[in-house]
Amino acid sequence: MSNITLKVLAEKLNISKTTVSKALNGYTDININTKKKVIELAKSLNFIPNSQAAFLRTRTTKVIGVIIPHINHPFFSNIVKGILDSAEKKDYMVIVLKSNESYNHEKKLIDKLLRQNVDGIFISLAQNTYELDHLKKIINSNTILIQFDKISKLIDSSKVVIKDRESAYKATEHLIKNGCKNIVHIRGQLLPQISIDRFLGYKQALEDYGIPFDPNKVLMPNYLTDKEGFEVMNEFISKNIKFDGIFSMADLALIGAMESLKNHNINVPDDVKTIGFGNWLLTDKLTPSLSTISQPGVLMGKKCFSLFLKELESKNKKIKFEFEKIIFNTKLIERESSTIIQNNPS
Amino acid sequence: MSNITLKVLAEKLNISKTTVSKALNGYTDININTKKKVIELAKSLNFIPNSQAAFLRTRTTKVIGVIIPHINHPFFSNIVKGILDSAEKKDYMVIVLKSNESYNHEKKLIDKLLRQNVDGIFISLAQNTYELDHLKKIINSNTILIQFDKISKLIDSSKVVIKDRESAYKATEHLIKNGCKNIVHIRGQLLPQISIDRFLGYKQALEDYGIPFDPNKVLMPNYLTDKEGFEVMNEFISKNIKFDGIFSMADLALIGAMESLKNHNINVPDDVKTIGFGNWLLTDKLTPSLSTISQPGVLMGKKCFSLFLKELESKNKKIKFEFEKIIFNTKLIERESSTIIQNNPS
DNA sequence: ATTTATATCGAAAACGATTTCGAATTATGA
DNA sequence: TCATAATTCGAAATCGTTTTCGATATAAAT
Repeated sequence: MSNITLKVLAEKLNISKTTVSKALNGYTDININTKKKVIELAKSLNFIPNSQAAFLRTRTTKVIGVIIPHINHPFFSNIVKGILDSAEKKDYMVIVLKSNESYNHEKKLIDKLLRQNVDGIFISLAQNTYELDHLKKIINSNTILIQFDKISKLIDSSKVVIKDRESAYKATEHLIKNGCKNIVHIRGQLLPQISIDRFLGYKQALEDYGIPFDPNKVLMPNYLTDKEGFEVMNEFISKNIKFDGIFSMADLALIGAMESLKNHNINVPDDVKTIGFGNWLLTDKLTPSLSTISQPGVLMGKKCFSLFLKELESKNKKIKFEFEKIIFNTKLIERESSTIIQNNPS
Repeated sequence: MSNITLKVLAEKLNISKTTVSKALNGYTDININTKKKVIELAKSLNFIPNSQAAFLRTRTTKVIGVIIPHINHPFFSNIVKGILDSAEKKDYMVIVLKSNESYNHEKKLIDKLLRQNVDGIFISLAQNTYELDHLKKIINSNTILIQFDKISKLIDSSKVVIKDRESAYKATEHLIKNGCKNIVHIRGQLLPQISIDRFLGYKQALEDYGIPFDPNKVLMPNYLTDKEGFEVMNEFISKNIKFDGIFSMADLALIGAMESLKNHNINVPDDVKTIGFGNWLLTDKLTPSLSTISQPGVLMGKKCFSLFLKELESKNKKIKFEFEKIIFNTKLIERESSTIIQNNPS
């Protein structure tokens, strides 16, 4: 079970491990024949170079870390897919971590990643992250930081986001144009920039179309799950406030809310039109199918990685690097849940 | 930007790095006061121990690798969630890789993980994996191998699976008991053990209930996606073979197939009853809601990790270890798509 | 006072690669 | 023939830990 190392190869070939190393790593000051012999022997003995030992000199691990609030969530799955797609092409591996939407957890995860000497950290912040020293620590340790989705404006790094405000505006406007005058908004918690921006988009649309803003119509579940959406809508309905539309900043919460509507015999889209956000898996197959805003998760993941590479390269070349903020467009997907024209089967 | 190392701490305290290391790692032959001083200084200078350097001696990375066919797939997301839940409690990190259902890719990924010196590799095989030397390589390199979901019977390791055959039997039996006599089976590709087992369960149920097996009623899409399910069902319908039930080994393929039924004005469950497998996200919210077999993904992931730990511990204690095969039960979830009693709103 | 036990520390040898810098050999040019 | 250039190699330092095995110094026991 003795491991094959450079030393072993060197002894078998009666050359130095320096030469073996060079032969294996594309150095030019090696005779073509010795190079062949080394490569051949390495293959036949199934030599696996020890990346930890290599790190000690090279200072790169070819590993990156990704922190997301949840793993079993279609949007984040797509982000991770995009990152993995790009990473594997460049021979990087990816450590995936989930914060469970907890700031405290998030902090610990970053410490772990730094101890692991990853080359970069990609992060979408937890919803209760209120303090940013842990992100500064990443930067101070000279590790590349990429923020995506739930970012902080206060930390300077490359960023990948979508047009949250405009998208929410589009969604709200869509409901208004389809006749809604009393639109409920299911929003996220107070801290994340995306819940702020989406809320602001909603508010702006109301204002632009002369609809008074009513804080009573803004619902804020603890988490954007179907269960919480259901409960928050039940509670809202019990208040007997008139409404004819719902814009939710997340599909899943909307699906829960629509369960509640169904229980109260409120028909979608006849009585209330709805639109969500995220284009969650299978929302196109529901009855009614869900209108929603789709965001290009896979592309966003890929962009994160290419920004990382770019920064890494200029770091290696010691060129000054300008952070980029990539803002992706979203698509409004009109489906049954917000449609006006209803078939009227007599 | 000079890094804080043991040496730096040692010099600042005028002691040796041996002592510093011991103080930080719970050795008992250290004076309580020097220990305190070391820990304090380490904290104040934000000392981050270099895990790569440590590995060179300890031979453990506290990193494991997980290989799954796809990342944005609810079942695998749940598996990964389970693994991450357990791993973080034991201070392990997880490198997640996807094979894209490709054997060739799978081989390369294993090489990468071995080069990374992960402590364990958890894998669900690609659907076209026909050869197993890459798994043997894991074992030979003294890395712990855990197989789950799509496993190979021929490789000796701990395994985590579900009762595939019995579950398929249950599903088929359920359709039969609800009146189906001509049941179509949407199966997976030929190699994976789970598609074999589920197919056998289907066949056995037919036999036990005196229903002749008809190979024409077995459909095999290239991949178990909704698109492929749709196409394979379109083709089947064009053959005009009578059928009144579908058992699909994957929900998503069934959802595609039901799209096709809808297009041909075939009603579910009145004309054809259907049942899937996997309890895919939101299948409970579809119309009709999908009957299916649910598998405990998160639990399976957790079990994978605990088996890994168990094996690791006996390896450290040099105790002989007996591989375990954990077989989880599934639950038949009856929903509208397979139900008999229909409301008859006159 | 001498021996023995206990507490506390450190020198030095790994671990396995990368990389610098010079040495040795051979080829080329004047 | 001698100087110079090109080719090919290797010794040794380095990266930052862990761990073994003594070495002291102090306390306890005889």
